[in-house]
Amino acid sequence: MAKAITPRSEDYSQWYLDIVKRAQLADNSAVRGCMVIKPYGFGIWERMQRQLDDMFKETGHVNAYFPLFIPKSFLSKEAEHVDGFAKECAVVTHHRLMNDPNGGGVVVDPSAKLEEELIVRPTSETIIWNTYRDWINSYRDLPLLVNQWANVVRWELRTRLFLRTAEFLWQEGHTAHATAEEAVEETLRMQDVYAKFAEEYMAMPVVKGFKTANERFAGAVDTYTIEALMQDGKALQAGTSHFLGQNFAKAFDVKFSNKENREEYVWATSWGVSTRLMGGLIMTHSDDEGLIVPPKLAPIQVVIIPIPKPKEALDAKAKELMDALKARGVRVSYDNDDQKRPGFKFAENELKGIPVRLGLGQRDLDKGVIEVARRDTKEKSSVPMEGIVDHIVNLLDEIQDNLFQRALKFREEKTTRVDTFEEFQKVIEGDKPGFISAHWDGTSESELKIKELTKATIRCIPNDAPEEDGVDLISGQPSKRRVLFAKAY
RNA sequence: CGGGGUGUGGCGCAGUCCGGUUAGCGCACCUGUUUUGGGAACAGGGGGCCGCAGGUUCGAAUCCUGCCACCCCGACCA
Repeated sequence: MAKAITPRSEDYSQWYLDIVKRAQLADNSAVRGCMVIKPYGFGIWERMQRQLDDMFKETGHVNAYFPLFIPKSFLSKEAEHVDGFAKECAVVTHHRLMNDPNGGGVVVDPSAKLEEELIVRPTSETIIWNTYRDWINSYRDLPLLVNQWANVVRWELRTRLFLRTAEFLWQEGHTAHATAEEAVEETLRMQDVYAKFAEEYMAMPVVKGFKTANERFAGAVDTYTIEALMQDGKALQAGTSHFLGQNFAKAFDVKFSNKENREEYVWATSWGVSTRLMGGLIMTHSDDEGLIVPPKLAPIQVVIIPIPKPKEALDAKAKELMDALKARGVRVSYDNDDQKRPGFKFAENELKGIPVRLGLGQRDLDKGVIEVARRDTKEKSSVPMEGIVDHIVNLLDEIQDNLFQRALKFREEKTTRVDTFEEFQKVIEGDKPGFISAHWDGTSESELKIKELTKATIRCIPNDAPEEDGVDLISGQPSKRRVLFAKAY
């Protein structure tokens, strides 16, 4: 009898950790801040990767791979960029080990010091733009639309599985364009791709917006973001897309000849999502019974559990059903391990968030039905075998949609418009924390003051924020539109 | 990186204050039997450098020093 998961109401952080561990998504490792992603967790990530990769290809991008190591000097070529990342870089200083002459095991060989130290990439703009200098000569070489799937390292002091780890997996797109307009268009296009992925595949509603100067990527002119709201009322930055202007082109001297044969600096973008999305997925849908995975990302969408005794008859029926489901593209598995009892399997499958469970026993065979249990609502029903495949295919769509609608409703309930700082504080400290839509005068001072007083930050200025006259909560200065505040992960 | 906490079979814990035979319990695991429609029952069995490294002592899971990891809170960041 395994113990239950810590309820969210009791300890949200512990609940999150319990889900990650009990659903076998990931473990801590022997290396500080680095996680082991386990097969089931990686299976979900693989499905995310596959879908995103398809979407990148559809929008004209190609994959490539750049080195893990970056010469230290590259990082300092773009002033803001180095400011942003210098504090959290792993540095390679030597290239050889030796046996300790004093018998203390293996030690760094002091004679193998690198002339120029190497940084383990925290992101790849510098090495990529250093390469692009060689790839780009003419406007005919543009646009250059490249993505890479990679791991990066940011030496985080406080880590949480998936949400913030010292090493994480991600994709980073790096594009080069002839004009600012084209680059901005690309930045917005990829923000749309991310939003579509989040909403249609992860069933996680997001707000598309752009960042204030304080929250902007180091080296970007503008950072666009998709922001999601987690069940505890904290916001999660789920993906970013940056318009880099000519900052990196100038730093790395990447120029092209335009149609008039005049040299110009190239315009750039970069965009990325990471294994952090796994954290968002967990905290958007899961409940006190365990993980809930939307059908489109579930490695296993349907599990069939036999209620044993006349084993052969059940096996045959299950096999038939599996074949029929597979033929319709459903990912189905048959859990016929007779060492475990059905009740145990029910609980395990709920823990892992498998969207649909089918229970098949002699009683069902006799009546020509099967028990269908959906993970999202925990409803169970007895459904005729006839037409069962259509029923399940439709049910998977329904679950996908229900998860999104449920999360959307939650976000709407937790989004509050306020017009005074007193209201703001009441919401952020009350029982309904979440997004707060409020006026802001556009100054860093007001933004930082709110952060200091409430810990909430401006998550984004929504792309579609309508023009509306108002006044800043802190300064009383005029404001033209509302922005979204929240406490954030 | 600062404050607090925790490290004992795979997992969860007791034992540590006050040092003293073979380090204990629940779950999991192995064997067998009976079971099987919401985490099975009984019987028998295996498994431990007590986080790591030093030190004190006749004797250390227990006391001392250093280190490592994880969790919570804070500052910083995706």
